[in-house]
Amino acid sequence: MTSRPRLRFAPSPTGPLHLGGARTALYNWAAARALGGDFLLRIEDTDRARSTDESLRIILEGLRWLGIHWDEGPDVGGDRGPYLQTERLDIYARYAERLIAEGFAYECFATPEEVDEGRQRLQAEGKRPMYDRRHRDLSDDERAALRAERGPGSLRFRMPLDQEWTLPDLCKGDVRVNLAELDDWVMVRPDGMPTYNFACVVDDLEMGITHVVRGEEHLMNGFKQAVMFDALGATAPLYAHIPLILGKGGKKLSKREADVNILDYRAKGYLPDAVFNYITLLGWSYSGDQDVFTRDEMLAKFRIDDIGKSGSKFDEEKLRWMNGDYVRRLDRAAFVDAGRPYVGDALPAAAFDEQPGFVANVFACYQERVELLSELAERVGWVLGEGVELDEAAQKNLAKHEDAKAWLAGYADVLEASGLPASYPADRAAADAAFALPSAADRPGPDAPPCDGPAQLEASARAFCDERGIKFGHFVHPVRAALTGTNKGPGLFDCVFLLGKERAVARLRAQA
RNA sequence: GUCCCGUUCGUCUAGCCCGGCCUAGGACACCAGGUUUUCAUCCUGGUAACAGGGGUUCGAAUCCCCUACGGGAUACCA
Repeated sequence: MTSRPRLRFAPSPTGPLHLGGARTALYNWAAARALGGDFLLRIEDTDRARSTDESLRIILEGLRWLGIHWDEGPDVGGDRGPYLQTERLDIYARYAERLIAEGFAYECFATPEEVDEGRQRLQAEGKRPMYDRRHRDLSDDERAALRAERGPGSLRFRMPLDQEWTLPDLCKGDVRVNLAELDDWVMVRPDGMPTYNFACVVDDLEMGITHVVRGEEHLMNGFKQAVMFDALGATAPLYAHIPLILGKGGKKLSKREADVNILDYRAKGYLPDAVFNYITLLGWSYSGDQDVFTRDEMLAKFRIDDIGKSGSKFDEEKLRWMNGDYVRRLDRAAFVDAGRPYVGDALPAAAFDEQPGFVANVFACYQERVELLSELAERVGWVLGEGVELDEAAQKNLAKHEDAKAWLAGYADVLEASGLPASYPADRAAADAAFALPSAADRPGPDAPPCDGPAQLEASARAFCDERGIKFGHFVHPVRAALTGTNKGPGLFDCVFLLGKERAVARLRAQA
């Protein structure tokens, strides 16, 4: 048992990668990395009717977005491929033959109706409804006759009858079941296509899988698979059947409560690291008092058997908070890069390339004000454009003091005479380089400023107020309203600075 | 119905394996203050939980049993 740890994520491409699948992949990946082993991706596409290339594409993209990388898989290859089950049919056929020859599998010719009828009879007797094993002990002659009459049957696994089996589960502990409770399950369909349990065992064996983390809906499959490993004279991997992710009501996640596709979170403005961190926490904890951690920190502590035993509910509010936290920690350049795809028309693409300093200053003012990157688009819009429309709160602030309009007119004159930098798209490179927003009182300005910065602007505004006997606290609100159209946002003089002289003066006069 | 798993603040959880350090800790949310020209950030404080019942023990969130509730499985789906 000194074999190298090998784990896998084995999605079936019948839909997008959802939250639960992403978490399963994440735990397998983390365990592989923490154990210093390999992580591979295998595609379980034996359900041909429901598998699509599009789903496969989306799943891979979702995993990549989360930063989960695999060492072997359908796209990157590897020594134990192919990694698509439909390309491994000959391997399954070989195993099927062997299992038949050794008496572990038998052909069953029962029609679906017959199987169902047997199930109902069992249920009526108060027993577990399952295949009634009617063709389990047919003689060779009987089998030949049925095959001649009905064509090829399905291949079933001959489960040991009336035998207790203990499955050591890394998450749940030892689970004990009488194998008589389990079906003689179908391994191969009449058309030759293997079913999940069979292909899974063959692949886990052939690919040298040592640990399997998967949803607890597979717990009973764990028994079926372990028994087959035993029949093959092999040791089953260590299983960890982890609880499902639930919705608010404790039921399965509904589409209302969570997005079905992990990539929808990207579209909504979440950072992959935040989503990664959050879903890791759904069933595992880093420590008693820290829930934000890096991947390296996680890998240093991650252990499969520390995954919780009870189901957890998805709470997007906490995810949002965590995303805000990650956004705030980004350095300025990373924040601009991350946010760029989300600003839409609020800032022209040219601005990013031609006046990165200006864009960085605009972004910087919002870094601690957004939780989702997608909020950027509407928040930042006021910085450019000919004018702004005042929202309700802004209109109120403007109307609060009867002298407000006079203040705006007067202040417009002050700004016009000031050393305020020009409005974008004029070249503001020197100004934006000199003053890194958001401005802070405890940060001194440059020694030889090329223009007025927020601090000078504030000083001149205060002087203007003193001169006219205006309370500064009263002055600030109508000015903000006229300039930005809202009553919230970055520091007022950061706003003035970003707006630049022409735009600031024009907006003040428009409301005066 | 049958089999299996689970149950600590509203939510995610720490503690449980190896009983006493638990007057049960942290985080989100919420409430109240503070900082601030607004908003946000940030800081301080607060509300709030061991599902219920029996044991075992000097002592139980921690061990055992029962009940209730929740979830999963019961497919030629994975």
